[in-house]
Amino acid sequence: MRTGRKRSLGKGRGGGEAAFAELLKKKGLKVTLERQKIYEEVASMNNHFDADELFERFKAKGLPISRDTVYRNLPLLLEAGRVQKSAGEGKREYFENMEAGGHHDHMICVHCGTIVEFRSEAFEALQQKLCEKHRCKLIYHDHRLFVECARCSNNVEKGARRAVHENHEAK
Amino acid sequence: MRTGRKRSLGKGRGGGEAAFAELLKKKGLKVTLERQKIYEEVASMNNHFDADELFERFKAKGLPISRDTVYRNLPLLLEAGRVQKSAGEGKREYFENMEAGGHHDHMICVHCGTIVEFRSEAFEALQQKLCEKHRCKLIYHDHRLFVECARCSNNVEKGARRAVHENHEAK
DNA sequence: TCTCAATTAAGATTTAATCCTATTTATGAG
DNA sequence: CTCATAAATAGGATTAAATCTTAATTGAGA
Repeated sequence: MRTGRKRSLGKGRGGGEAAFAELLKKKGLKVTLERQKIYEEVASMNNHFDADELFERFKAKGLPISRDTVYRNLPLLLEAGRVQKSAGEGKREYFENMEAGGHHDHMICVHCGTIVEFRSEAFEALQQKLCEKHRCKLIYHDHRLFVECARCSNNVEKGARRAVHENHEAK
Repeated sequence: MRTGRKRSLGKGRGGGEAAFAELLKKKGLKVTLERQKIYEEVASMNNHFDADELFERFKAKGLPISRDTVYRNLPLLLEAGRVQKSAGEGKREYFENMEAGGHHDHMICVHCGTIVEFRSEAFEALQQKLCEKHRCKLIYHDHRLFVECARCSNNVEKGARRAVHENHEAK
């Protein structure tokens, strides 16, 4: 790398940076400039994204961060609680910034593919409790409710024939 | 097909068969012998499985059911509540028979890949409530807690270095 | 200062899942 | 029972996500 930017991980005021720096330290991993950039880019994301999108962003910015590096490091961000897995359209793994809009889960209509985000403290609390009971530490979770939304429910009742899971085919 | 086996869907005493038959009818889909066989095979499964495994089973039995057919029809079983998505080792989609051992969800250790099944009425009830609130009908869900299990937690504390998400690479 | 973890480029590989074409089968409505 | 057509088949091609390979370079951190 050629930029002379100073290191910032571990000095940040937000909890996120510290958590990531701690994780790297605990694992004996190096704080590379690439990891910092990935961290920063993710922190600036407001929408769902996938690994490839992230890679493309760096490319667009002229930052020489390879696809491999993005793929290699995203799991670290998951583990640090910096991102969560998320619902998306294709078969890719989707992620989202935990700090933008806070944590939430998803309801997906199996017919039309509509995605509704929801947030439930009750679920969060239950999960924590369950993990404690099993003496595990919750890192992140993936919770998706596949539903038939009210609109589609109507259509099906009316006898409308539609392709099976047409959303699965949609790009 | 050459077997002259009589149709059985829709006449079964269990709730599962009826639900599947109803779904097919509602969608205007035919009750084919292949769909029956897939239904039956899934009903006999006690462990997690993926689409390809199911296909291999038919091949082993000498039933000429193609991979495509399995892939095409599994979503119907999901929709009918006959199977649920499940946690597995690779990146495949895993399923499991809802009636064998009842419904459950999973905790997966991000380090060693250990999978622990759990069952929680509280989660089930909350999900139902949430769906009602959104006027949706819950078809199935996918709920996975990614954790650091007690054993791995110890190892990490002790400073042991391990590959990042080594389970992701394991076959 | 120096070692080695981590990165890069660029292309190859793997593998899940889906699609294609032409043909055959058999469901379910009439 | 007849028949149109939905759904299946084989089996090979394709797509696309994710990972790996190799050889060379870089730079974090002791």
